[in-house]
Amino acid sequence: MSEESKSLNFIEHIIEEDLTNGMSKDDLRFRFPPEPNGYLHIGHTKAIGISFGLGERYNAPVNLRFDDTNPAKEEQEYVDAIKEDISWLGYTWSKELYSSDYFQQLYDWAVYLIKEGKAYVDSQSSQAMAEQKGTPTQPGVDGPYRNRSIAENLELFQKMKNGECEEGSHVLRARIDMKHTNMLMRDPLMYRVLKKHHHRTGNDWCIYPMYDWTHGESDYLERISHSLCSLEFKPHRELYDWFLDQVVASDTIRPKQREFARLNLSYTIMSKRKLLKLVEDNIVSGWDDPRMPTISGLRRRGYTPNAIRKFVETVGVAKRDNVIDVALLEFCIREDLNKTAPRVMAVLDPVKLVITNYPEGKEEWLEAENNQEDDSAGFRKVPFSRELYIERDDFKEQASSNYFRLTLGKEVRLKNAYIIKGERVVKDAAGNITEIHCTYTEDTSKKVKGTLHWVSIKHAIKAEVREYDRLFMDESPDAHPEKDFMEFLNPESLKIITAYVEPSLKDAKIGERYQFQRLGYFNVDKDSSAEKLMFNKTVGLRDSWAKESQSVGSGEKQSEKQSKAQNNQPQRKAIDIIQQLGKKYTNLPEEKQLKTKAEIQEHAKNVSYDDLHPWFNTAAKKVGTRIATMITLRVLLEQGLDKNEDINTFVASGLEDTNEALVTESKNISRL
RNA sequence: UGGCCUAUGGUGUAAUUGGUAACACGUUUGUUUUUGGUGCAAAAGAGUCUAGGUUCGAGACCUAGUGGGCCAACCA
Repeated sequence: MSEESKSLNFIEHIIEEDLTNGMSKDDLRFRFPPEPNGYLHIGHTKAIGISFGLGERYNAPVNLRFDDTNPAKEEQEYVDAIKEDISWLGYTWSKELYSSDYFQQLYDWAVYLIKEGKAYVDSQSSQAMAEQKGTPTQPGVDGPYRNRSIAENLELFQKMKNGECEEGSHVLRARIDMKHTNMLMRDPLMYRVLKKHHHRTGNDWCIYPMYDWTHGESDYLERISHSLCSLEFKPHRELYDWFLDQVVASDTIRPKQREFARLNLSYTIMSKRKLLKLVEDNIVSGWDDPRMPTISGLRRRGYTPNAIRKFVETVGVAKRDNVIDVALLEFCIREDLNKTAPRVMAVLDPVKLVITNYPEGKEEWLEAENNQEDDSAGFRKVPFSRELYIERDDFKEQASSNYFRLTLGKEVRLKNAYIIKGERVVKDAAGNITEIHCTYTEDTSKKVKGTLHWVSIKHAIKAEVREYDRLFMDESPDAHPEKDFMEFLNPESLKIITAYVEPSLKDAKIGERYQFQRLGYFNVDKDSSAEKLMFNKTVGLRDSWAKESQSVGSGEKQSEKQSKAQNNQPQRKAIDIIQQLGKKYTNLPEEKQLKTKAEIQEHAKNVSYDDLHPWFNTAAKKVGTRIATMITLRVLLEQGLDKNEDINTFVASGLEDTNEALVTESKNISRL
């Protein structure tokens, strides 16, 4: 129900319109066409979500078609990885297809185009052709081979196919218009000679079709109704349609290309080429390094298909460039894991805590809830003893009142255990705290502000924990024409630490996700073993204390923080306040208008003519703003400002307006 | 000296031309809590880039301007 009432994006609108214009629902068919030259990343997930999502919505088939027309860059490894990623996301494709399946048909059509005089073999260097092509602002010129005879074209194309030509010696081009305003229409290449082994067709072919020639015809062969791609293909649409015009029969479904804005994520890069560089330069451990924005990286990091799908659904689909805040991705994974991840205790930065009044050698196994968000999650036992590890951050010798973790003389709760009171600290020669001594009470009913997590030293298991930070320190490392994205690499994107975890984690399986209480979500890395547990930090918990202590650290006072929060208004200029009051002026009932007018007049006393002057140009339809300006102007005039031409013009325009209030205010001034 | 696309709170998306421009994230506040998490409640923040036009009525349509993006690979 709620699904149906959800608003449609522009692609869904197009489909709905096609449906009401007579297209049958049964003719709906989509495709996802990755090139197998790299791993899928979070940006692809958007394209996947759109096409497969449409398939689910309309119960229509979605083909997985590998766009494998360039044997130089494409590999089986990538095909396998792409299939795994799509499946993992939970999508099912209708048919697994390859553009290379259509090489023969494409070839036959190309011959047909030559015979129709719509394609020709060009035998120039790529440089010569580029020169003839012109620029976006200058038309191209015809090349010397453009009017080759059909017979000669046929013969040469045959030779190209038979492997009798060297790479680079000839190409087949569509014969369209070298002066076209769209560069792509200036006799685009259809085929090039490439004597390379292809991952599927082996050495069958010496010529390979180009993207534009291949894509639309492949869509047509598969009877794709809506061919959805990202915005940079918009100029290709004209060519896509031209190629279709040559072959489409009037009684068949003609695919429609439509374009949406690709996904950009702050602090990350999406270019496959650049991601490949990170892999090749060993900046990361591989395509599935948990810092990578690849699907395999996110999977290894601990993200769930659910979270990623929710994310893609939330960012929406439109045509303007966008940068999505990583905070939204993090929100999605937290939201999912909060409901599903079992809670455990782990200490990442340990300091020893000794409970002096707890008997030496005693141990207890206390009951702990696995997940309070999930009633079916049950309970487990955690061992307690005299000597524990707690987080170094959870103790301060001297602390302000808003610190409600452990200090000397104060009580805090140990999660799932007792209440303790800090008594004294033991330090080494350098002054570092080596032990904290405390006493405990078994009365757990007391109200205390803070609760700490802990592990019993005797029972704790050592584990390697990998904490990740963003790979880049710039919000859009990609977007600086003057700077290479590698300059923004974060040298501290990976921190490997030794942590102590509760013994229940001994048999944790690869891939399992946990919440380390009060810290964040972690999953068991694929390199983990019974001898050496390894965890990846997926994402931290929200931490309002970190935020607050940071703002205190930066010298921001509590009062400053509050005043900043309060409407952001205290420091605003009088003229700005007046404009805001003006905006709402015409919507107010008369009584309130009077009140607002008085307010404006009050603020007007602090306005200079220079501040006010620009507002004389306010658009005619913004009546409220003009009224406010008029009221303010009157105050200034009454304070002794002389009238000038600009003022007279402004007042005259007010007198001519249809709004009564504005006319009244204008009259008030013209009488002065 | 071009063509095409685009412009709505900080971010991302909505809004059969008609009620006070909605939702999510983020921010702030209060509250609950054996996680400074979660939940719950609330607040702040936009007259929709600018100027004209069409219309009884424009965020939406038209024109111009401005800003941003894309287009000159034998890549996809």
